[in-house]
Amino acid sequence: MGDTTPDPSATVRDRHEALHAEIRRRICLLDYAPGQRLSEVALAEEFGTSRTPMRRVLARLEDEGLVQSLHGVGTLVTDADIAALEQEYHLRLELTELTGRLDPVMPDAVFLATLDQLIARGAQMVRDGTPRDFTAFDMEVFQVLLQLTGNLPLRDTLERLYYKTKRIWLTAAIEAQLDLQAEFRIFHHELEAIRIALHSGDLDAVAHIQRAHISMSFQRLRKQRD
Amino acid sequence: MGDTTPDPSATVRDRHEALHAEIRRRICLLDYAPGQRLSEVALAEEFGTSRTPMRRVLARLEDEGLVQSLHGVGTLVTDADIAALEQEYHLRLELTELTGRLDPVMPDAVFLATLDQLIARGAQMVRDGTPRDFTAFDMEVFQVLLQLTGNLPLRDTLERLYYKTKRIWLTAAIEAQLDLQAEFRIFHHELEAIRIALHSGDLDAVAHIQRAHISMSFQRLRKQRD
DNA sequence: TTTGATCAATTTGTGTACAACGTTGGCGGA
DNA sequence: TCCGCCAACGTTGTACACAAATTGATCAAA
Repeated sequence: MGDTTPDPSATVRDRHEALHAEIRRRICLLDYAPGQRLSEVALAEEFGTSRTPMRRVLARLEDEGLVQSLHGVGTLVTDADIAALEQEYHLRLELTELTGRLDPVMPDAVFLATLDQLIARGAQMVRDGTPRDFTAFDMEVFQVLLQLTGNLPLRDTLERLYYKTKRIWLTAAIEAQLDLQAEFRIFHHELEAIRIALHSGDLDAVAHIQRAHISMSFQRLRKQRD
Repeated sequence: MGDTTPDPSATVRDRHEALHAEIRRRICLLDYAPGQRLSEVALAEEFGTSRTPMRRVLARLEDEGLVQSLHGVGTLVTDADIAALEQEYHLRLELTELTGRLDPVMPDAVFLATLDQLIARGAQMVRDGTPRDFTAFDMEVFQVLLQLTGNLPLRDTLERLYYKTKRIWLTAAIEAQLDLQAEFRIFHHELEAIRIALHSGDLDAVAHIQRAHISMSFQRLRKQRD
């Protein structure tokens, strides 16, 4: 089978985090599309464990709103709910702006270098990247930029909102036949703008740039839908 | 034993929610003090179930940061972490302000009547309420006022933050020998102010009043600590 | 043909035995 | 007396068997 090697040295909590991150990633990349049914036993077998720890992971994903377990039916990847998506986007906007005001963390040289490398990879991706590559890249950038705030509950909340909105955005973008190539280019421009703001040490500007792009991205999606 | 009667008509999810709310309530009321060890088997027996559903509840509480399970040790009610508390308070301030801007829900007559009754009960509590009564009352008011925003993820986030900060506040307030009677009176004043703002339909004002009081409450606590 | 009930198959939820792990107290030796 | 070892105990984590619930197929009757 597609046995994922379990690391025996990892602690229980590490294994839980790894499983949670991996399945969340698959959901976000649409490997598990909205509405798809996940099998507890299949997942457990794939990761070389039993149902119990896997159920622990799925329960957490259910609390986060990414899946929904129904007795006798299965564990379903939650589907798009436009009304909920709009609320999540609005809240994400405001929280993103807050990252510039609540415990901002001034980036060090290593951080700036990491981001520069990311942006370079992004330029390449604009040319020959698939939607899946693009989303994976987007996730990576998000995780890096999240480090710019030292407020942990803010980080957690933003992370939850990000994963809950991103995959629905991708689904809707494909469905509405949004010009993904154009979206890539806009994202790359955003990163360039963020780099400039970062090098001048203006974290509030970084936050507002992100806020503006999240807002515009959602507007484009809504306009295309109508 | 202290068998809590299980409702056979309730669905699985209802039972889970009930258990979660009850244990969270006990933690917030300091029935389970920070550092205290909870027994899975004891809780399971008390609520007339087995360890499995109880572990599902405790896992959720752990994800919410209210307890921490350690293999071979026990499930401990998380203790106060002043640095984390400060971050949570700051975020709570901003999110509380947001309730006035994100999907505000104009209260109907029933809501206003409910609140008036609450305020009346609050006046009585100022005279002869124990700290435990006061906290229970505070929780009730919080849940009611939360209905003033229609933004569900905002509600959820605020709820998490509220329960995570409130119990630590109570612990610290007792420890720092804060004048709880004075705190009761101030809270009652806050409610009067909120009523006025509500009757004039100014939800943004309601949000700012709450924000101001949360901020001042934390300031008083910090000043008393030093 | 349609409709209805019934049954088998599949899935999640629960209970329980056992493994893994950390703590604590006692015991022995220096 | 003090230190270190270790064994017994209690707790959480895992695995698995079974219960509960839903779905879909199948078949008989209208």
